[in-house]
Amino acid sequence: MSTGVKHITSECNGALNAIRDTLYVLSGKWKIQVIVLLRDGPMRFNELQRSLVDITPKVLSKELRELEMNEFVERKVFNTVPVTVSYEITPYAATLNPIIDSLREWGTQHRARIIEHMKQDGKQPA
Amino acid sequence: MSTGVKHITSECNGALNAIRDTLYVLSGKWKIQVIVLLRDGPMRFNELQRSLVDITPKVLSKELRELEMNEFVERKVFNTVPVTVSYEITPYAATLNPIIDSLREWGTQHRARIIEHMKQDGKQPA
DNA sequence: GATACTGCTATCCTTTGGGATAGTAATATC
DNA sequence: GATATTACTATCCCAAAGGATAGCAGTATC
Repeated sequence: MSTGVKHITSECNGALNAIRDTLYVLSGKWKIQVIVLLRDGPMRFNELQRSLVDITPKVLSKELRELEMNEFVERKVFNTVPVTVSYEITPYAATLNPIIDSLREWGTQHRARIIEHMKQDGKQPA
Repeated sequence: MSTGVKHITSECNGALNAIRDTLYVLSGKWKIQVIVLLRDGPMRFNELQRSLVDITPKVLSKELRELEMNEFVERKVFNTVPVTVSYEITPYAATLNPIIDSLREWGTQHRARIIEHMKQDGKQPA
């Protein structure tokens, strides 16, 4: 108790660990974006690739595999010719909705706030 | 309308953009952790460094500068000897609480779920 | 005069994320 | 037989994130 670290209680550390866990499974530039897209319905590989404009197949493939491992996405192969593969979100992915919604809401108000700031700066030149 | 991209409406794109904005300002391994720590009260530089066990001063310094730029953290210098510097969160940082709370809650239930899965796997060996 | 404390900065190096390009199997179409 | 399609994989490469180590200014203490 002599280190100056006073309020790092177990409660605070538990929160930090839980947050780290969440950020770990959602890591990377694309996972949340894929989930948001799939919330509107299943999509095929090339469809996802076209929607996520700058993603390369290698990266998309890796993200989808990781999403599958975490039970956020289910991969379904159809025996058509040529083969088609469909990706859809699982019910478990819906548990991420509070996170996704809070991220979206905050981003929306943050952008509005920045635009407001810019307007005011414009009105008051040096 | 001939690309197979059907449900990428403006609403979906707006959501993606807002989410990208949020992830951008919270990017990196440490920013959310710093904010969580500071929610319990102001801390000094070395105090933060000791709490975030593996952070180096260079990285902590960079994170704090970026948090300051986004008005999440206020830096206060005290003319003591040797000089002390205190970091505290701003009211604007409190707007991140829904995000932080949803991340914490999800991480908590996810960990519980994984432990539950491991128990069940243990009960049913091949 | 050596050491310790604060709050950093500077330099170097490694790891990771992720982009670019090309190629594959199987079939269908021109 | 060349080309297109789907859903990828393989290889290479680059930039950014972030870790390791050292140092600095100013004062106080031993």
